[in-house]
Amino acid sequence: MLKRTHTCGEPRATHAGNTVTLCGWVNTYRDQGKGLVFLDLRDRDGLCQVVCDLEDAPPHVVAAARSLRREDCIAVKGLLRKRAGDPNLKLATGEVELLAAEIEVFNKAIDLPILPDDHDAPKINEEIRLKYRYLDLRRPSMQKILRERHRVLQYTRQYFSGQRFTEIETPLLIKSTPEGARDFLVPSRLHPGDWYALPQSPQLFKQILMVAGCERYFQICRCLRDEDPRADRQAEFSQIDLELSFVDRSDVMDVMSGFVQGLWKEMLGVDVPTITRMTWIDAMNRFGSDKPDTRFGLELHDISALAGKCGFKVFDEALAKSRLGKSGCVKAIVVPASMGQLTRKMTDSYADFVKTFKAGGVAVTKISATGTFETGIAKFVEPIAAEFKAALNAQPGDTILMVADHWEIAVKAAGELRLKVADDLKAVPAGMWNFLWVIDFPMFDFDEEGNRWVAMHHPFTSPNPDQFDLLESNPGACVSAGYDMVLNGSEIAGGSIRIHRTDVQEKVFKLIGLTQEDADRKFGFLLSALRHGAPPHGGMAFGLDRLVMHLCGTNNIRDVIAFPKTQSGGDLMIDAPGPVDDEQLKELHVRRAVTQKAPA
RNA sequence: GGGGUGGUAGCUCAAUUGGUUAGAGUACCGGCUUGUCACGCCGGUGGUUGCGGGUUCGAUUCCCGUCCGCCUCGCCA
Repeated sequence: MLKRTHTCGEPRATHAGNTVTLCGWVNTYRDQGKGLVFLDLRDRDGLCQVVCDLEDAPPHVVAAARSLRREDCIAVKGLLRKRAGDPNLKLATGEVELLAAEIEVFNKAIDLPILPDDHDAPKINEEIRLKYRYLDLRRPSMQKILRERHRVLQYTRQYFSGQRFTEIETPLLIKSTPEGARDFLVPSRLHPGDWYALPQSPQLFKQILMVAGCERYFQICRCLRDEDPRADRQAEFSQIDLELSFVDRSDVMDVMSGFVQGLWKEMLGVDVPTITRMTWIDAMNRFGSDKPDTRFGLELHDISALAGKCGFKVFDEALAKSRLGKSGCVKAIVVPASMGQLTRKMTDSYADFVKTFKAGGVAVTKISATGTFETGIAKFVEPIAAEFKAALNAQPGDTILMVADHWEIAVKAAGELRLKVADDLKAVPAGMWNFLWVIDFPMFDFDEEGNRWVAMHHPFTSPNPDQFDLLESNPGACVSAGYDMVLNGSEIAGGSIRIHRTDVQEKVFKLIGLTQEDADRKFGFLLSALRHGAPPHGGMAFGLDRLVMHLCGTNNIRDVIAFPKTQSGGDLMIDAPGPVDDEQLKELHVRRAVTQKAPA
C-alpha cells in the first residue's frame, strides 16, 4: 500500500523536484486525449492536480488512469513538478502538479447518487443528502464545519479548564421527571415494569456536584428532549453545561461573557464588547421577545393611552381586556420611509401572519408627504393626529403598524411582526454580533388550563435576593435570578442562580402544584442533598449546536451536526427508528400496543 | 395535533394549465480530443411521474386517502 508523504492541500512550488505520494478521492477527471489525463485529487486539506502522461507511463498505470472516475479512492506516487501549463490561481496548489508514475486504486466508487461539490450542496434535497451523509460530508464546506465545531470544543475545554472548572460526566440513564419537556424512555430489563429516562439536561446532577464540593463543573454533553424539531432545534443536541459554587448572578455572567468573547476572538478574530443587560420586561415591551434582535430598530411603542381616544372599536376591545393584572394594550411599529416601502400586498399579508400568534390583525396607517394620515385606519387616527405623531416621533412617509390585544399576545405578535418586517425590507445588517443578557425573568407564569403556576425557567431557579418575600405574597410579580444570553435574536445560553435551601425549594414546588409527596418522590434526592450543607450555586448551559451555527453562518442546525435527524425524528441513513424482535421486547417486559411496520 | 409547501431519469429541474412517444442540464456508458482545471465536442443508456384509490375516451396535471422531506404554530421546565 502506498503511504502518503503529503496531503493534497500541501504541495507548493518549493516541493517541486520531490517524489511525492498523495492519497484521496478523485474529485474530477479530465481526459485530454490519447496521451494526457488530468485529475484533481481531493483529501480533507484540499485539491491537487495529478497529470498522467500516458505516452511515457507503463501500461498498468495507463489502464488505471483511464479507469478512474469521480470519488474513486486512490493513491498516486510520482514527481511533483511546476506545472507545464498555466497555473490555476483558484487552487492553493495551483502552481504545481503531480506527474503520476504509480497509481494504486484502493476502492472504486459505484455510480454516485450525489456529488460532493460545494456548489451543488444548496441545490440537492436534504433528504438525499442525509441518506448519503458519508458522501455529503465529503464536501469541503461540510468538512470545514466539522473542524470548526472541533475547534469550538477545544477552546471550550481550554477556557473553562483555565478557569479551574473540572470536566465531569453524568449518567445517561436516569429517571423520568415529567416536568418540562417530554422524556425519551428506556425500559429496564432488570427491573420489570420500570423505566429509565434519557436526560433533558444534567441539571440536577450538576447541582448535586456543587453539594459534593466540586465548586466548578463543566461538561460537553448530549441532551435529549422528545419534542418536535425546528430549523434550529433537534431532539438530540449538545450542551456546554456549567455550574459554579459561591457565586451570585454577576459572577456567573462575567465568566460566561469571558467565554464567548474569547471564543469569538479565537474563531473569528472579532472583539466582542462588554455584553449589556436588559430586563425581561424591557425586552418584551420594546422588542416583543425574550430574545431581542437588536441589530435594527423598529422598536415597539406602547400607544395604549392614545389608542383609547380614537374611537376605533378593535382598540377599545383590546384595552378592556385584562390578564394577571395586566391590561390589554396597543403596540405600534413605525416603519420609517428610509427603510423602504411596504407594499399593499405585504401589509395585507401581515394580518394572517399575526393570527398565527393569536392576535386578531394588524391596523395600518401611513403618513403622507403632506403629513396627513392615509389608508387603513386613517380616519380614526386623524382626530388625534398631532399627539399620535408626537408619541411615535413619526415622519411623513412612515408606515405605522399596530397590534392590539392582551398584553402577552400583543407584544408577542408585534415582536414577531417586527422581525417579519425587517426580513421583508432586508433591514437586518450583516456582519453584526449583538450579544445581550436578558435578566429578571418572572419566576412563574400562570397556566389557566391547569389553574396553577408553572416555573418559567425551571423549578430550581432561585428568586432574586430581594424577591424571596414575594414567593408567598405575590408569586406573579416575583422576579428570578435567571439569565439568558442572546445573540442576534437567538437564545444561545440560559442559566440561573439555583435555590440552595430546602425550605425555599419546597415553597417553589408547592407553588407549582407539587404535593410534598410528589416532590419527595420525584426530587427527594435533591431536597435531601440540599439539606446536607449545599453551597450557594448557579450555572449556565450553552447550546453548542447553535454556537457553531452562528460561527459558521448557517441557519440550519442539521448543517453543524454530522448525523442529524429529520423533523420526524428519523435518521435517513441508518433508517432509525426501526422495528425490534418480539424476543427483545419480552426481555424488556414490554408488550406491543400497535402492530409494528414491516422492516423496509 | 394544526397550518403551509414540495415529491417527475442516479441528482437538479421542465412539461404550453386534462391530450401524440414525459424533455433539458448534470452524472453514468461509448467515441473524439496533448495543457485542461465546474475542460470541450459527438453519440447513447436511463422513467411504476412517492404510494393506493377515484373521475375521465385519456391523468405528471383534477379529486380522496396515505407515506416521506422542509418551514411553521402548539410544544421545547
